[in-house]
Amino acid sequence: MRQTPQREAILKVLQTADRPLTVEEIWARMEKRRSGIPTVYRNLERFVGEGWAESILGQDQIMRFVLCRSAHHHHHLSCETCGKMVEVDACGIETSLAGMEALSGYRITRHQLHLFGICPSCRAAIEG
Amino acid sequence: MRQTPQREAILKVLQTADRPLTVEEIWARMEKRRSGIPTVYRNLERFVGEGWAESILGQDQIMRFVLCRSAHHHHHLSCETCGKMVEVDACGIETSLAGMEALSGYRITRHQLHLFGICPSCRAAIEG
DNA sequence: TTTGTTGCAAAGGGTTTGCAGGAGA
DNA sequence: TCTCCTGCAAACCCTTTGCAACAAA
Repeated sequence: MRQTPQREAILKVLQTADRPLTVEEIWARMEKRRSGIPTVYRNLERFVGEGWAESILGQDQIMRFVLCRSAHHHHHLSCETCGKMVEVDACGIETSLAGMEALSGYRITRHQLHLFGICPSCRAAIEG
Repeated sequence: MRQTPQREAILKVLQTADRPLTVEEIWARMEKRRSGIPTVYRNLERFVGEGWAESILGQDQIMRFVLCRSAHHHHHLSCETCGKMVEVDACGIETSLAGMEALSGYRITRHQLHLFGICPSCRAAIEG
């Protein structure tokens, strides 16, 4: 894959983000906006394909992207107030899978877990 | 809420579906297609608001709808081959939440879990 | 009769595609 | 030079909205 200023800029934006960003947000944060939106889409798709980034589709139907900071199995915990996201390592589901498989008859191959909550700084702001 | 033929038709389609359906699919299955697409959208939105139906947004960015067969906390297990969906009662996450909250500092308020696997009939077809 | 619903058409808005020009290696 | 990449514009397509006609109660 060729190194281009656009790709560098996109990766730089993702590296400094503390939450999943929409394509528009990424584009807006690129220095001098030196890229067209389609380029952002195409490169993000590429990054996801290469396993460097991850796409998250929320209930608002807008795609958001984050860098994969860890390659192993993990989940996301997002703040419902500011959107800040952290990764959670263990989800503890593994222990329940066997029971679910027995009850349903399905062979479970993968799962997606999204956790929502309120981050420490928003809690401080809300709770005073 | 008024009773209309369109609403009856939509509910009837959802009642006989064994997997989440897109708006187009619901519309196509309505008898004599006696409704406009916007009506389907509006009523599904209403049903979700009333707690009768649930919307699921998959990675293909298309909204799908299912009736809520159970009011209590549950999750969905979808077949990756045919899309057939069942509900799973216990997810076993509750036991992990305290640890996650301690590690992250977040107060976790809710979670979404989607399980994927292969249903019994697809397994039979695949495994011969 | 009153008021919520529907249908049509058009608009919205995030995402994708075609293609010619441009830049990396 | 040879590809791959980018930018522009337009197309796509799912979804929403405006509004007049209609139907449930």
